[in-house]
Amino acid sequence: MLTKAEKTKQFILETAAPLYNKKGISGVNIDDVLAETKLTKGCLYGHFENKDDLTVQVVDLMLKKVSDRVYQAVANAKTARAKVFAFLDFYKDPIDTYISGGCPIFNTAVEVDDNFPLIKEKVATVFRLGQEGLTNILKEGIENGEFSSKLDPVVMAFKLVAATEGGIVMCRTMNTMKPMQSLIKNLKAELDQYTV
Amino acid sequence: MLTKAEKTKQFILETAAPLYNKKGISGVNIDDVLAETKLTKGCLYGHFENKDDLTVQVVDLMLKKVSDRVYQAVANAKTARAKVFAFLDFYKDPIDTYISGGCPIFNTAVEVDDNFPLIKEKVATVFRLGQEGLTNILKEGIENGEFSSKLDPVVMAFKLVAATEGGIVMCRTMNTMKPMQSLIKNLKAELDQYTV
DNA sequence: TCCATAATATACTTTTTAGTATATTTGCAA
DNA sequence: TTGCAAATATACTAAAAAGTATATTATGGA
Repeated sequence: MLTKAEKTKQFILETAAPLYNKKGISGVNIDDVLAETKLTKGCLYGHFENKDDLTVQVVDLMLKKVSDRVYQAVANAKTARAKVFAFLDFYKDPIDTYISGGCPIFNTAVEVDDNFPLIKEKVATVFRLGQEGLTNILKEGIENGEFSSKLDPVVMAFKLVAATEGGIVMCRTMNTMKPMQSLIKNLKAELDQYTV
Repeated sequence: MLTKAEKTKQFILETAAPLYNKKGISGVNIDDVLAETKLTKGCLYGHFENKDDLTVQVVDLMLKKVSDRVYQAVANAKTARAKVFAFLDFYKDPIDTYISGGCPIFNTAVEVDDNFPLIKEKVATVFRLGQEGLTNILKEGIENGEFSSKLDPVVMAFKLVAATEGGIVMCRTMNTMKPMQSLIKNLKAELDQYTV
């Protein structure tokens, strides 16, 4: 069982996450977090050394939560094709996202690439693991005869993630989810060109 | 001829642009800009009302500069195919970008979608015009027989931009331009499937 | 049920950042 | 070349944000 302190800390992290996802690391300030959690400075600084500490832990949580969720959605599917489709369907609605504010992996990636080397490395690892995971699914699909060997798993994995993430941002900015749905349909059709 | 003041203002905007592109709107502060330009507060506030004013003008400049450059690169190409290829080649090297720090359109899109409605609308317009432009190029390609009518210009235009922009971010985070090159090659090959 | 300590709240200080008032310098028209 | 307005610099104030010292309240084990 979690102690009161552990529960409070978790609550702060969970409450701060969407704030960070929407406003960005540099855009969030402690008072925002206090207002949202309705806690006080004494309490917050009892659980975190300083803002950097909070930031890192919030980002860690966000990256973990989304990764887990995606992984889970993919793992539930049986065939390689179904797994890839499950991945594509994850951000079907780019406006109303799992953690509100878009994809935290991507949002973080954009913000940290020039100024937060430590966090940048974490996001890079998430990208690498994601790429590896998708690539392996595609490879397995080729091995077990679902996909043609003409499919380049590494390139396709990169393309699927890049297109999806890019599509999310564009849709959010233009305030429409339609292009995302067409994109997903298109990417599925592209994959099915390799179905044997 | 530009007056001294006009030259100074332009210089501030041009100098601040890469700063904004790297640190983001919330990450930049006036002192950063002063340090980079080696000017003083009195001077800066002589040209801009406040930070918001500076921000909006810097973002405007960045959006205009990249759009112009892309448009120019595309316009130089003769055929529809060559035009699309020119677009794809624009971010061939995602590490060393035209304005340092990645694609300012995309960087801005990610930062502003939840907190800067005014700027968000500007970026949305850039996206819409870009989509429209690419779509029209593809349509013309179909009309003049370069591409098969099986190609859906709207979806393809969205896919090309989404994949490219997503790829840029991923490559920057992972510190490698290789996947981008493979992606571009792949997208070109995909297009050429529709070449008649 | 009581008390020691953990958890949280309050009320501050410090630091950082934005913004301004005024002084100084520069460029250009008379 | 001079003098005046535009441009820039200096030195400040104001506001916002981070961080801390201390008081208060809650929790769980003796």
